[in-house]
Amino acid sequence: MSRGDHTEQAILEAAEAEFLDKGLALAKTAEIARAAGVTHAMLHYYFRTKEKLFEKIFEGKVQDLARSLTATFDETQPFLDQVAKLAGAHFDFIAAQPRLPMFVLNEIHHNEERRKIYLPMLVNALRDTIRNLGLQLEAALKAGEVRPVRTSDLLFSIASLNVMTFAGLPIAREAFGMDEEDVRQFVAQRRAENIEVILSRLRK
Amino acid sequence: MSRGDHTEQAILEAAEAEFLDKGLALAKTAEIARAAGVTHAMLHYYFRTKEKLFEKIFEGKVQDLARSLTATFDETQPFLDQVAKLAGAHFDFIAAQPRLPMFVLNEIHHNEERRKIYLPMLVNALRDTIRNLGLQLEAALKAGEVRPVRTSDLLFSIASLNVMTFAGLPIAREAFGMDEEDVRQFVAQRRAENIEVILSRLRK
DNA sequence: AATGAAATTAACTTTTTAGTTAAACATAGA
DNA sequence: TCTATGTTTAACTAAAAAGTTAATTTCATT
Repeated sequence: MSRGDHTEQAILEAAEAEFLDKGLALAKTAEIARAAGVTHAMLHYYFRTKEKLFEKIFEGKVQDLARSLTATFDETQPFLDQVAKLAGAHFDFIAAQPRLPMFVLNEIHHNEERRKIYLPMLVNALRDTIRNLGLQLEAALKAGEVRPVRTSDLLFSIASLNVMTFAGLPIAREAFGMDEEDVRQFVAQRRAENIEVILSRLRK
Repeated sequence: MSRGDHTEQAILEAAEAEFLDKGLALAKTAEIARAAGVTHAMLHYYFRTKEKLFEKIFEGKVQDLARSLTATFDETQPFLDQVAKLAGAHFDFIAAQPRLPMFVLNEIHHNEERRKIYLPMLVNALRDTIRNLGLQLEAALKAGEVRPVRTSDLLFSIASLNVMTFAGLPIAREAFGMDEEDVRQFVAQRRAENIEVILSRLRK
């Protein structure tokens, strides 16, 4: 491990924070370097350009987002429990990276080339989950356990509720003067509510 | 009406489209001017700075968003019908300006001063609606028409489902190769589904 | 200790974009 | 028609941020 590894790592970490918070356009290489404790020439030494550094971060984030949309199922459990677990797991995933979905959505929207490269990843992850969830749903339907609903709608609703919980959180926090504890409570409350909303839609 | 009015209007319209699509940071004054069919010096002649032009647009958009969160109630109707109407109206509002919520959310997030100025508008609109919706909900609860739920959660879920329907639409469109008709169908489908999700949560 | 590659710095250049200015033009009203 | 005012243009400047370079330092290896 050469001494430069530490610098490179520091830049990557500072860049991740800066890009996730501000996006590519508003992030400044000088500010990333400052946060990493190095001169901004180092950033170019290790990553050549702001765009190349961004891609390094962004690729990982797209994979994270794709993973958040990937679910595994335990077919021995009741379907509603499976869905509750899926929705809860997705919520926790986003909770751990609250800015992730909007960040990826925004950057992909603002750059056609990135769309071409990274959309397929997300679409593939999505397709897998829809297929698997669809199989379980079909079985539950035949067993008369749930009301009919499109699989894609079910998944879309879960994602919508969970993502939006965090998309506006920093703003809600300021708007209502919430402290750390308020936020924790709000998030816990929304987690339970989102799951309840989804289960209500399925219950007969 | 002086001849400059047309120029000013053309710039405003081009700016609105550009800002909503790209955000303040990525929007270029030269590109706005080009789209408006004038030189970019004209933009500064009429609006002084990019920021001042942006504020002109942004203020209106925040008001639009606040209005989208404002609901009136017809107390003679069954509560579930009122909620369905509210959710549907909100959906249609966002459908007419699909980029509006994310645009305002993003810009407010990236600028502290704007947060200070514009958040109270949104918070006020929200408070009014929560209060009114809360009164109706309480009555419906006493009448045994619905299951208990926090008013703020109910409203938050409606907004989440409706906003996310459009936040990812341009991307979903490209990802799944949807044409105009596919999009129309998807939107109509989501409108019905979002309302059904909300009503399911309320029904006993 | 000498060497050389990797790492770091400070100062520089380039590029992009916002913003300015002075001169030309248009037009309504005296 | 003359003039004053508002409008438009082309060419400019200013500022900010990305990116480069050459000189210097560090440090592992011989």
